[in-house]
Parts: sequence; C-alpha cells; structure tokens
Amino acid sequence: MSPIVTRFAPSPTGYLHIGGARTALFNWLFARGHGGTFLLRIEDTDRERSTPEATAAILQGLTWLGLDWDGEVVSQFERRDRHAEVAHEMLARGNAYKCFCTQDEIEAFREAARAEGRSTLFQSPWRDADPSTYPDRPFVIRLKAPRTGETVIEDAVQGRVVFRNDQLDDMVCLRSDGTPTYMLAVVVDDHDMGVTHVIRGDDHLNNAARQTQIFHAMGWPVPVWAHIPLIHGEDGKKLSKRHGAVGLHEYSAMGYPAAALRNYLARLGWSHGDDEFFTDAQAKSWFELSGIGRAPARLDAKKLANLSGLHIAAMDDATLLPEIEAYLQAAAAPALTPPQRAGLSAALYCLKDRAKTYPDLLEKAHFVLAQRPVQPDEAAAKVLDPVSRGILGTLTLQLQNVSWEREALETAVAAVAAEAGLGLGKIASPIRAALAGRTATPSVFDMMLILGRDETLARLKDASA
RNA sequence: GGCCCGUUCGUCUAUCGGUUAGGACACCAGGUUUUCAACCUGGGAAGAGGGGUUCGACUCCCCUACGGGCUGCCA
Repeated sequence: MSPIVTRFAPSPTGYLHIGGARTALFNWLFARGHGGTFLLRIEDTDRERSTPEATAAILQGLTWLGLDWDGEVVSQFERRDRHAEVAHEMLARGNAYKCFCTQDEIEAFREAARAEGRSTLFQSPWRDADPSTYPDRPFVIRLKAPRTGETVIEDAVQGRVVFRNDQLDDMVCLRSDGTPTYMLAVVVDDHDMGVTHVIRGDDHLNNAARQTQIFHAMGWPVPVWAHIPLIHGEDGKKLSKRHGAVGLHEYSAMGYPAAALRNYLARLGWSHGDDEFFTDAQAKSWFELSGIGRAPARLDAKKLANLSGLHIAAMDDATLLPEIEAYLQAAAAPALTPPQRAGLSAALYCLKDRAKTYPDLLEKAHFVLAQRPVQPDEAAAKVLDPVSRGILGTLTLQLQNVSWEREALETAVAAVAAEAGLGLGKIASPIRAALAGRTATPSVFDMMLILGRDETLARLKDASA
C-alpha cells in the first residue's frame, strides 16, 4: 500500500472554525496513525475574501490544537499558473472547450429556467462549436463533461454515491480573466501534492462528482473520498455565530486543554467501540475512516467540560504548569511571579483533580497565588463571623507548636473542633476562608502543608484579628 | 424546483439479520465527604412514520416526514 497523504485545505476568510478544526484533526489522526503525511493548503484563490490575518489565525489555531503539518504551507493562489496550464492541457486533449457566453446570458437563462420550472443546468452552445466560428472576445474554459452515464463516488464514509451525468453541467475551470476556479484548483493541487485521501466536510460531497470528472479528464488517479458530516450547534441547527463558541480560539480562551479538545472532537462523529477518554497515541492507532458516522453531531459543552477535567487530572505537573502559563498569556493575564509559580507547582497535586478548566483550577489555586493579607471574597467573608474568628484564634495558638505534618495537623485541628463542640466540617470552613479567602479550595491540610507553618499561622492570625 | 446526504436514550455513540438494544456525558435518588471536584450504588431515558424482503429486522429495499448540503466565472 502506498503511503497515505492527507491535507487540510481551509479558505482564509476568518478564524479557525471548530468544525474545520475537527476536519483537520481527522486528517491529522489518519495520516499520523498510518505513517502518512499531513499537508496544509490555504485556499486563497478568492482574493476578495482572503486575508493574511485569517491565514495566520488558522495556523495559530492548528498550532494551539497541536496539529503539526508536514512541509511548507501551500498557497493555492500562488499555483494559479499551474492550474491554468492544466486547463489548457484539457483543452488540448479535447476534454475542455472555450465558451464565449457572457455571465449575463447565463444568468438570464437560469432565471428563465427557474421561472418555468425547468432544469437550470446550463448547456453551452460552444461545446461542439467549430473553432473557426470563435468570436474575438473573452472566454472561459469549461470541462467537456460526459452527458450520459454516471459518475460514481466510492466514499469511505457515505458509501457509494451515484450521480447521473445529465445532472452535472460543464463546469467552468478557467475564468475569463484567466484565473482558475476552485473546482479545478482543488483537483490540480490534490494531484500535484500526491493526496491519497480527501477527508473533508460533506458539503463537498456533490463537488466530489465534479472533481472526479476532472481527474478522469486528466487521466489522474482519483483519491479516496471521505465526506464527514458537519457539526451542529446544541440546538441541532447549523453552527453559526449565535451558537456561542464557534471559533477554536474561543475554546482556548475558556481554558480547555488542547488535549481535551482533541479527545472531544475526535469522539464527535467518530468512535472506536465504547472508548471515550483516550490519549493521542490511542486515537492515532485507533483512527479509521470506517469509524466515522454519517449523521451530523451536535456540540455538547457539558461533555467537553467533563473530558477537560479528566485530561487536566491526567496530565503530569511538568506539562500542566506550562500549559497554565500559556493560558494565562493568551488570556492577557499577568504572568506568574517566581514564588507563584513555585507555589502553584507545589500545589498541582491537589488542584488538578478538582478542576474542569484552567480558570477553574486557578480559582482554586488562589490560596497559593495570593499574598497576605488575603482578601476574602464575599462568601468567605461571610464565613468569618465573630464566632469563627474566635475559634481560629484558639486554633492559631494550638498550631503554634505542632509538628508540621499532616497527621499532627489533623489531630490538632480535630482537638480544637472537639473543644468547640464542632465537627471537622464546621471548622474546616473558616480555616479555608482564612487561608484562601475562598470557599472552594483543596483540603485545608493540603493548604497548610503547602503554605508552611509561618504563612499558615500568619493568615489564621490575620483572619482571627 | 432538481440532485445528493442524513434520522438509535436530552446529547455523543455501540450494534454491522437473532442482544433484556450496550457504554459515556447530562439528569434524578442514595452513599462517601472537609468546601469544590472526584468517587461508589441505583434509576428514568432511544431505533422518525408507513410499507415491504425474511423464520426473524435498529440493521436490507421502497415511500413519506423532518433536518442538512449542493445547484456560481465563491471556496
């Protein structure tokens, strides 16, 4: 079997869409899992709508998601001469022809056809015209598509899809200004880049038939098609701005680990038995086109959050810490100071299994990020009533000479609680408020151990004063 | 209008002619608990509708409904 080559080919008209990200992920997983190559091509032939900023945003999105591509990024626009060359080759082979119809003529035809309920398929009168009758005006080059028979797509996801050739018209390959159309450019590029598997949104399923005709016209091998269903919003409708987070950058801004998004996106529309939570290595080894579903899937924020929490918990500290710092930077938040980094690093063990996102984790890490005097938030301030402050006062005294180990601390705190006639739950609350200024934190004993004797006692004293 | 694709619990999905239709997220109840998170136990929850084919259909075929895509000298 020849090596697999896949590609992701977005048009640079905005940020990287979550659906596009999944398409890229599937291509990446398939190539990487089979020792193949994953290429990136920017479909920027529409000069009106393509911007360098959008291209940069897409590359940035892919990079954040951790999808590395092979070789240089291909600009479709820069390959326009080659596209034109192929169009002329088809002309020379007799598989294409010059059409001198004007756009106004064609538009008028379509309008009339629609009005009369006839087929709007345009059949150019120039298809079999004698070159000696050619007028001296601009022309487009159209594919001389077969008018009888069928064009068959053997799709790895959709199965066998048959199109009657009389339903397909002679598409324009080269515009009257000499620039290539998308339909031509895709085929030429995929061929020249050696793409073996075209994995893309199923909005291209119909296009695959037309593109197949071009491959045939040039005598080129047709790649394996895999048209994957589009992603829908939580309401089942086509994804759009009003669905909240649509851009990949919005997910990174919300503090989801890229690994979690990869896992979630891979599982959306693809399955490997009952496996839900998996690593990149597993995804790569498991990913097959046959595992892709045929129905559009809806985004589910709750499930993403669940997976996100599992991934954060599973990450080792050495990879988690830089991820959090990258998140901070991307969120334009102040960077960690060296003491904060050291503190956070020491506390990760008791933070990572209780957070669903990075901001969630950071909020629970407040005790190690804040400096004295710790400002309690509203809920914590409420906990620190006079009675609680009194208890904290005696606790401070009792902890004075305790050996700073978990067991000793637990014993000491339990003793104070018993003395006050309280359960551990009751006394933990004010301690939490005093040490963290928050009501949701790691275990109070973990905090004491991380903070150390001096800092702990100082904070307790601050709060009881 | 024409062509094409799709339709299993609320959601993501398993099933590839024979299962009490399984799992996960979410939800509800209970447990554990030091808040949060996590965890444990239990529960409710699905084959769009109608025809076929077959001894037997979620699974194969047809129709309908609904959803989506394409129908550009956009990509």
